[in-house]
Amino acid sequence: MHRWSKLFVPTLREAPTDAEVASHKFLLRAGYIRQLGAGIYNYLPLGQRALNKIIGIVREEMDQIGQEFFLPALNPREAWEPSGRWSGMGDNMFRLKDRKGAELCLAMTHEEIMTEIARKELRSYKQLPQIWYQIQTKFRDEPRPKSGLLRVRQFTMKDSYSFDIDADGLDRSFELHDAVYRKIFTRCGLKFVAVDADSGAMGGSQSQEFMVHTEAGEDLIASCPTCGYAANTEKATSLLDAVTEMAPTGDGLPELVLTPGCAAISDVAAFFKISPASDIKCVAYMALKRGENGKADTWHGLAAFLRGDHQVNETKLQGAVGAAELRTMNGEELEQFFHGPAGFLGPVGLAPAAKALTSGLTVVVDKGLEGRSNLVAGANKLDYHFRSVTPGRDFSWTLVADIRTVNEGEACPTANCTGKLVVGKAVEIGHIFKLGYKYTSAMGATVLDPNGKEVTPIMGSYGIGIERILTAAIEQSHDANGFWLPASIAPFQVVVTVTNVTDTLLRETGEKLAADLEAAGIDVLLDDRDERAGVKFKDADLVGIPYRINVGKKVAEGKVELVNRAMPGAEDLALADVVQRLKALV
RNA sequence: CGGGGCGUAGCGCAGCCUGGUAGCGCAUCUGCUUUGGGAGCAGAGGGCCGGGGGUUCGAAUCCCUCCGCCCCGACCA
Repeated sequence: MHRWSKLFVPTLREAPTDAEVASHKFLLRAGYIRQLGAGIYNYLPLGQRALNKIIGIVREEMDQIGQEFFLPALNPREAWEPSGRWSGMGDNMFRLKDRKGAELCLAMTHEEIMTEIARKELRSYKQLPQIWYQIQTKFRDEPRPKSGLLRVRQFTMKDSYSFDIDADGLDRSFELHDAVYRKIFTRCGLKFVAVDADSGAMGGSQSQEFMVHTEAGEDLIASCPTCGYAANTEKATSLLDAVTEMAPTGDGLPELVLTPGCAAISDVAAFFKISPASDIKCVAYMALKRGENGKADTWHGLAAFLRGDHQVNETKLQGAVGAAELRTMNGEELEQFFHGPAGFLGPVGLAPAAKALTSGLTVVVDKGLEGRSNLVAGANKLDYHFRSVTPGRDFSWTLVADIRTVNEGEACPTANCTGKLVVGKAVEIGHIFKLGYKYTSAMGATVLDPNGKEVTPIMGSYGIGIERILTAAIEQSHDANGFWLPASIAPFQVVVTVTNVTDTLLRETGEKLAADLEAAGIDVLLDDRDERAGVKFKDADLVGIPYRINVGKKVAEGKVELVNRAMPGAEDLALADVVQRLKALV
């Protein structure tokens, strides 16, 4: 039996000032974790028990569709070369050398290793599909670890990889994961949503994230309460209301206007007495194009034009032009591409590149500017703007694309839906992703199809952040005194608090009750410490155990108290009914 | 990597400006009392004041430098 008096549970009355978000504070205060370095944590017994419960659920469900592997965290450079990610991962990968000077890394993920196994071992379409998974520590040298266990440099991830003979097979593997993920997160007691996500520079086709709404989250998701549409704002779209204000002036050709000091959108709008929606915003970037076939990477000028009241969405922009990386232009580059200063940049007079990221300036125009006329735009000249600028007539572009970030209150993009989008913060707990042929093709994995022809298997990749399930659960359920976890992932399901262990009757009643609960298969912790009742109650409220039995004075009447941590108050319960009642609850 | 902040006992902090024997609360240990919401009294232990260098008779305090940590941003298959 687990006794609090023997457990190592170093609770803190006060949280270290470093902790900002609720889950971080409580994980420290409840003695679940201790920090070793930036983004590196020790997991203490209570934390480890909770994580093991989560891992247990994940493993049980994943075994329904796949097979578990255990792969090295220490990977030789050669394993990461064929996919191009030895260099592609850049500074995010931890790298080291062995005594002979050979280069190694700590694995951030295992696409290469799994694909290498597939390449060597899979021969025939008859062996497909395969779903291979692992629950292991992964390493990422995050530029900025933060928020306790939310963004760290070493963490536990369930990763799985599917290999299918064709796209239909991949669809099935993807659907299997979608269904299993929903089961896992439901069993972990999380309120989650599945959202469309950007498939990123990895070149996948479909991507879905599982998110938990919380202020501590780093992602923004847009959702429609009416039809259920939900997407990461990196990907989300919306319908725009027509801009109804009068065209600024006339219908003539662009007219140069002196606008002293009007560098910000708000200045320009005020100067011309227009809404920012009728001004054209310009954001200037340098975009990195990865060199193919061993060619060197190259940087190209990139101008994004959109409505003054819109924000550029760099993920979408990057996707639209196929850039590996974006950074904003410096003054010298602005002069080179625009011949004008920041604050007065505009599209008139530019010579757009014929194709994205070729020589010259790539000009991308947001869809929100389509069909507009008589707008205001910078003149690429200090203290001057043009008015009466009409896209298409007065300037051209390399391409038109959706490159803006949606805002709360805009119309839902779903056909015939009249809902308005709401935008909220969320933390990503899982991601399922159709990878395609990137790795199998780069690494030369093939199998023979029924016609004896070599074909390249198609892959999917699917992750779950184990620690993030714990942190999301805490973010979801806490108050001033502590938190409570769902019984399925709590380190213990119930704590039996003996209010006074110097009272023989109470102590023996508690012992027997805890033994009975354990015999009934309930995960019980007996608080047998020689502490005052108040101390034990405070600790019990803090550490995340969902139910508590107070063994106190009422034992004389054959009664104890049942406390449901999620609710206020306590309920008297006959001693004889405790086991049955708790079995029903957990 | 840019901006900001912090590093003094296990935790939370004061002291630094204006240099002169390192303090407070909580926690810990001992004893007595107490025992249903972080008890009371009495006593005790615990510090390379983040590291290195410099100024000074003398540095937690002033100067230089390095390191670590937190927050905002950038970044985040």
